[in-house]
Amino acid sequence: MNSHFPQTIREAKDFQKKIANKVILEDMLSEITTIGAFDISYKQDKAFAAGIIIDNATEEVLEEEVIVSEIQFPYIPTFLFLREVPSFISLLSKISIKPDLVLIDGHGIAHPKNAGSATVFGVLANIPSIGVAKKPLKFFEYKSSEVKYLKQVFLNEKFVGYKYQPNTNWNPVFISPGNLVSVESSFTFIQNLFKSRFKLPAPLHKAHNLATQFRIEHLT
DNA sequence: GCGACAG
DNA sequence: ATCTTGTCGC
Repeated sequence: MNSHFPQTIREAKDFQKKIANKVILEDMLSEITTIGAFDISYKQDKAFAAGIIIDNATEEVLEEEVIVSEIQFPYIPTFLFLREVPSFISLLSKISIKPDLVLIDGHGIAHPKNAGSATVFGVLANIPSIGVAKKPLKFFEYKSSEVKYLKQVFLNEKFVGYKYQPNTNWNPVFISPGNLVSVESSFTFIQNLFKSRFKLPAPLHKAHNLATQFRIEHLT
């Protein structure tokens, strides 16, 4: 972690602004061989973070890491990154494989300051990232696309991501670039990772399960 | 006091 | 996110 991660909301606002200015919404990856996914489960004052690396072709799990830490910030809407990103950075450093793309449970640029968790992480780690969230932020506006189950998400007149509902049995998910990925690719790169049996892309689903399992075992 | 927005 | 029983449905 670098030396000036924000410690107050005031600092966080300024930090998000700087992060947003560093985002690159262009595809900088030639081929997606490995995909990483990170998620966190909470219990009282502890955060149980899990990271997983998956082979994009075989879906094989190549590496797993977990890390427990003290919660440093309460959950405040639009400032989720304060709670989660430090753990993600730590996980990435513990993992030996550098993934081509990282999936984060939360928003990327689909955020009032264009700096959600996936974006802050992607910029700090300088790695391609995509945010996938289960709920929208209230500021979103939507425009239908040519595909029924896909709507474009707009924020301040800007196209920032997608609302995706492939299956009417599941609630929609909200996809947006974190960093080093175009808005269009934030969807196309991960479309094949949505399995009918899971609500989230398979790697994120696994990371979520790993974090939950880690939390439960830690309590024992 | 009002209003409410990822995890 | 977590706290939580039974119940509906594939």
